[in-house]
Amino acid sequence: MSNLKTDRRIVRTKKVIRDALTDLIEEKGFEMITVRDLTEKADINRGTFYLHYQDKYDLLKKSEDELIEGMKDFINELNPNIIFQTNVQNEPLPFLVKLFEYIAENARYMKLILGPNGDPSFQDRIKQFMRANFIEKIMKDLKGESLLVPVDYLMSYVTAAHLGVIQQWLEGDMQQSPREMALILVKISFFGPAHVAGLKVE
Amino acid sequence: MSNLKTDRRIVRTKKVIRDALTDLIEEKGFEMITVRDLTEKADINRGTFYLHYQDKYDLLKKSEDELIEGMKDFINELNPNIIFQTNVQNEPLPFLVKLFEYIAENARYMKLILGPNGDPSFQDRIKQFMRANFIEKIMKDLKGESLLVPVDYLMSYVTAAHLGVIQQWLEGDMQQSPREMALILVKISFFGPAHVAGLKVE
DNA sequence: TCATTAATGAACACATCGTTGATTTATGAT
DNA sequence: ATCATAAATCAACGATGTGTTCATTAATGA
Repeated sequence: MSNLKTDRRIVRTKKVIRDALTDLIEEKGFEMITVRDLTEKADINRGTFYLHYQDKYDLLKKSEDELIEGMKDFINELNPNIIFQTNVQNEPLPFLVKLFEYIAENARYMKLILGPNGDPSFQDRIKQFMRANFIEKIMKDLKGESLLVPVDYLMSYVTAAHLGVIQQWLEGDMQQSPREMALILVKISFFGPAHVAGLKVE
Repeated sequence: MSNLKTDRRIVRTKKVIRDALTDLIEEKGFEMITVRDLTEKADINRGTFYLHYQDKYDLLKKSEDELIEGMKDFINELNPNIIFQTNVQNEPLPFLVKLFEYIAENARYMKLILGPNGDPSFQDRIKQFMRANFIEKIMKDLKGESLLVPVDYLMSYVTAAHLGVIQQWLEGDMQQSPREMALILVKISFFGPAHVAGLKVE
């Protein structure tokens, strides 16, 4: 045994703990979960849990870290030249399509953690991720002068709006395809909520 | 003693518990708070806590309920004829100004509960409130045909965006006035994020 | 096959919980 | 000012969860 983590027992133990975590969040919400609950559901010794995690918060943090890492990975797989094009009005941005696809792959956990009983700090991380890898790059050429509102508020507006739509999508159990969803977001952001609603005829 | 709650002791006890709650959320976050912490900080007997609340979650719920009630109250004080006008482009909507003012009045608690360590279910209630009392009334005349995207997603987009800007405002310790903030939101929602950013010249 | 390491089982001291019953204190009505 | 009532206190309870320990068993990979 030795170089680079590969003991099957460790992999298995971590997996059953993660699975138990998802089940239990669904059953009673993260706050009400005890380490006892986790190890009973996972059918492992309670001491074994502490071999891998400090406490339940450490477990949550690490599972969230993995989700964020997974998002960073798919960023690198995209062609950096065509990801951020603002003039493709009727074509959803590849970044957004990939984001929805990734969320769909982890739908059960994402729905819980981004839902009303989820973790607001994770929502924050998602917004930061969109800001750093998406919004800021689209607006990279912008100087302050052309902005009608402070840039921080514009960024907060757009990132929160995107997350809100993602949450709504998960809440409704993903009736639309990732592609459709990306298109919806592009439409609203490009034309504006009022215009999309038919309130602004100009 | 008798009809309708007025015993000074009860009022005082509830107040010191609420104050202790705010302090402790700031210190260690809601999850790490114990009933012991609360009663020690409030300098009351632990049994007294259970005379008024079932547990710490009941306490949180009830303090959130009061904030929501306060929001419903200010709705009724507004002139229903001038609250929702979509053609007042450079004039912030009275509803939004009042909302920012109300949040400012409860800034310390709001910042905590709407922040990264806050309560996502309360964020949900705020969004529902905006949706029921603001967004839906503005869009009341709309029929499905003029919409470019599903109405649920448009609503989620706008309410989440508004909340996101509120969070950003609290995070930065409210440098702008309620009036300025309302104007920022109206501008982005009316002209659209892309136009406000200077990306769409048309 | 076998040294290594993960997982188990049992026990520990400690903390918090929610409740109880007896007692003291503050309150509002008369 | 008096006094019945209700709120708050105090001390104790059994129960449950925590995080850690140590000796033992079982699985793993070389």
